[in-house]
Amino acid sequence: MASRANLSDIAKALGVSVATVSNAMSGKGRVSKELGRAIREKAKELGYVPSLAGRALSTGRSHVLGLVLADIGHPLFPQFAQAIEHAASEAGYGVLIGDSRGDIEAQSRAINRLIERGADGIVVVPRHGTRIGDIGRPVAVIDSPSTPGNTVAADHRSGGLEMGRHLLDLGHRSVAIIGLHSDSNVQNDRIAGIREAFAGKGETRLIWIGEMERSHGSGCPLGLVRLVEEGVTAFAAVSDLHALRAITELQQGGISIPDDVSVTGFDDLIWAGVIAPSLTTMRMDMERIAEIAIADLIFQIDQDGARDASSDLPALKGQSCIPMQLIIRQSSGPVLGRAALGERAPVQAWSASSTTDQV
Amino acid sequence: MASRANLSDIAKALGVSVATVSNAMSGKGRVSKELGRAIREKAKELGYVPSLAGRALSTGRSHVLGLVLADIGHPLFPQFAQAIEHAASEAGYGVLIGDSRGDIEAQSRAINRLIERGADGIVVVPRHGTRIGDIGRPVAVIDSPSTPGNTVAADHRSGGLEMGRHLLDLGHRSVAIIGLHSDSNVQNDRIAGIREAFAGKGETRLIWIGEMERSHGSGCPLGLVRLVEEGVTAFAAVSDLHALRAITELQQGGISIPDDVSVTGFDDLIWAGVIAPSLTTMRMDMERIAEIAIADLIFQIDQDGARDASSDLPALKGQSCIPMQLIIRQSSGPVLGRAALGERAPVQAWSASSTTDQV
DNA sequence: ACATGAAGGTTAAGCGTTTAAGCATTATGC
DNA sequence: GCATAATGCTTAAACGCTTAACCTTCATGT
Repeated sequence: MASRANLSDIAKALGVSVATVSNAMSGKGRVSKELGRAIREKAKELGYVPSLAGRALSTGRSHVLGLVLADIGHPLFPQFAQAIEHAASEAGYGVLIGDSRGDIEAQSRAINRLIERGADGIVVVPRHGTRIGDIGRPVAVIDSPSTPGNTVAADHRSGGLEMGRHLLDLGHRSVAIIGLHSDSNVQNDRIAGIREAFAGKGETRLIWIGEMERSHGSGCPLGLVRLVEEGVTAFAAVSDLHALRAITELQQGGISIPDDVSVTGFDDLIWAGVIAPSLTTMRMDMERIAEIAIADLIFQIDQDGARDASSDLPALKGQSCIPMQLIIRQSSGPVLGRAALGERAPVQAWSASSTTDQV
Repeated sequence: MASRANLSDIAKALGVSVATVSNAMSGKGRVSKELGRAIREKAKELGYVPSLAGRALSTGRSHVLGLVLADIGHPLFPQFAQAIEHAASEAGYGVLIGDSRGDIEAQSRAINRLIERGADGIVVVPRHGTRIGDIGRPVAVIDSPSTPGNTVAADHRSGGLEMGRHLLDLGHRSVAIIGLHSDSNVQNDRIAGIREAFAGKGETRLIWIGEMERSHGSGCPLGLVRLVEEGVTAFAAVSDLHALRAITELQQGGISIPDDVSVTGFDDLIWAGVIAPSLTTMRMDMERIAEIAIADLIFQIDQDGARDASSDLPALKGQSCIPMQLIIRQSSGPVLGRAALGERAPVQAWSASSTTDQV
């Protein structure tokens, strides 16, 4: 198993110097057209693959980015990882993952480990209520526009607003918002948006699952059926995870969705399109978010090197608030009058939705 | 922003040679106790962090592993990633992710990219029906014991067997098994296990969601209510994803779980414990699987280096079939007689389950 | 005809680490 | 008391790449 070919193998084979080969491959120095072509040809022939280690040592750039998520176990992680990996890969970077399950301290440890591993920059989706301090290397934070130091994020507030309007348009005037923790900026933004939509036009109440579980244990019933009896006609969860919980609890309680009540979520998790009823939700544009985060990071990295040359380049922080997309499925519907309730409509016929994902 | 301290900084500060410092840090060469201590002390004082790039260049080992999942978007990915990252991290390795969404060819591309990036070895959770060829570097395959070339996996068949017995014990004699594709070894193993349990003792029928969707579109109803009318008392899905789909479809059809029918899944996805009814499922021991995969990989890597020295070391492939764990929750219950069905039992009271995860 | 400059290379140093080989110095065995 | 070995450290090369600096050669303008 002969080890991989390197620059000097090519140089030797062609009787030129290593530097010339390097120049030819990078297109930086001055190399004649023909020689350049010959070198590249020989490189391909020998199956040359540059050694990242050598390059890293020489340039001080590893071309690896770190990805740290507050909770790698969260169902949204795949979407993040996929989008980030894709964007980074396009830019010639690899993605090292760091797990920060556990407390905030674990998060810093994870970040440090990645830096020690030589990551040129870090993408952080921080744990609720965390602020990322200066870590001596470029960072891109993806959390919420209202988080200080945030780099790029979905426009959760507008998303909430649009979701609220959607429910309003369907005739709902009394909705219960379901959240988990009040220390999450993302959730607070979404909630604020929903409330803004209903301001002066309807009534909202708030359920924090975290609080209920603290007193009644994890996985406890949320008492949604009672809320329906009290007149709530829609449940707007700030995550599909909670929407799912709501849907099953309501269904188990004999309440029909969307005939009796509507339920909406956020994030368009993978199963949102295939449950019954399929879930109306609000989706982030992960591709775009990832793209911007990576672009910003790379910009910072490149600038770091040329710090002396042209300082004060305009920061890339332009469009950092990405619109969300409302995906209307079956779980949200118009408020039916009393009469209609008495004589319930047949189960909504299924029809292939164009927005449904393959699972 | 003084760059990080390196070996020669420490050497200079103490008036010794770089080699000695290196030896002291690695504990390999011959260094006196006192000098060793002094060096380590100085290293800590200067905040020395070894340069992985330098080490990689010198040793030819990057201490980075690649992780390639067939579908990085699958909800099981977080569990995998978390476990692998943890095990790798313990062993001093970083984890580079590779996305192979798309076809089989994309999978090889992803693997190649990781190798070009210098990964010392790759962990692959392959796409259904794929066989990983020789990639010139250590690989650990996590798929199913019945996949050729598999390194380590959960004992899906026994898991299926146990799940089948669980349903049998509850009195079920007619179950419908729900799968996605027939080209997945994992699914086939699980199905085989379930069937084995019912062999001669009950009747099973099989539903392939993939086939139904091919003709009726993604997210189509599975017609489960009709099956209930035909006498099916339990649905055993080979993934929580499909179990969820079944639960919601049945609930929407006015069928009560587990009073009318039982539903079980596989994988214990994050929401399995918090839906209503919470889901009975079968869990893989990801920690152990990851541990073994990583250990095997590192063993291969180390052996690669010392190939001449002591060849024919016994391969590590010992216990490569990890037992699964049945997690009984609310969605599975005894078959109720006709009498009981007429006068339905009250909704099962909720009680904190010890196996329920925090979400 | 001569300074000037561009083009097309080469040389050599350096990135931070590991590791084989070398060289004193001190302990050990007989 | 002498060969031998162990100890403690240094020297130097190597890993593969990049890049500044230098050296020819040849075309150009004046």
